[in-house]
Amino acid sequence: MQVMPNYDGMFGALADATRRDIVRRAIDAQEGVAEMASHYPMSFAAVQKHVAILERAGLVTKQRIGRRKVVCTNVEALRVARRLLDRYEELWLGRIDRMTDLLNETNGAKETRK
Amino acid sequence: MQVMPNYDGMFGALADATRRDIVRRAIDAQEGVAEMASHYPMSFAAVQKHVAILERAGLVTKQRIGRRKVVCTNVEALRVARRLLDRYEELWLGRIDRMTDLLNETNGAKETRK
DNA sequence: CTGTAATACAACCGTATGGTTGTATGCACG
DNA sequence: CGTGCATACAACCATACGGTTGTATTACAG
Repeated sequence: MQVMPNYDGMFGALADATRRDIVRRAIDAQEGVAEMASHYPMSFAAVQKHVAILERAGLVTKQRIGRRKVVCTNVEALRVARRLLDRYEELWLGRIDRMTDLLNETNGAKETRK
Repeated sequence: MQVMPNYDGMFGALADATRRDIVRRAIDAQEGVAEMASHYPMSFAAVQKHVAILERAGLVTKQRIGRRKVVCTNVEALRVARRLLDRYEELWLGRIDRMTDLLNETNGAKETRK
């Protein structure tokens, strides 16, 4: 059985501009928490909390390098979130199909194939 | 100039299981707020507030039908959110490319094409 | 035009969130 | 092995969130 992703945590973590920016930065920058913090108009501790929230949500990981801890975004987690939205869009497409089917039926449908 | 989507609102709205379920249901069900509410173990007013949050985020719209107001999810808004995650994944792919480029360079690269 | 079903809104409560400052830990470097 | 940088954590504050109940608005049905 598959484990349910923590969607609440993921989307909640993404619901803040600073955290989205951290995710974006951590995709390719190799920055420690302090370097990250220097980009934002708030205290070091505040940024640290944001990183912690992203970490709990599984969107980033921290990796010790020297005396720093480098923040790395976890692309797989991003994909998990994206796939949920994909599924909603698929449901939407399915809805269209069902509407079409209904039209065909009430239309004296020849065939309902595919 | 293009308008910045309200990502805070969108992801915040998606950060709750009840609201995600409302979004899912409203994709193809034609339910009023009261019918929606009947699916969840909470008061009508609570569900109404969830719908309002989704509405403010642009993820659903309400449409009067008779004396009810039917909840409809706005797939375009879902796509907007999904595309942001897509862009993050693209950045990630770009990162891979840049790493490869770097390898090629330090490798005595013949050419760095495409 | 009145009654009532469906929706909206306001006030309230407990808890979580986003920020602050201050203090404690961990680890590299001299 | 001690000094100091980078990180972590605790306490605190204001405000937002998720839920409740109660009251007001709306508009179809009779």
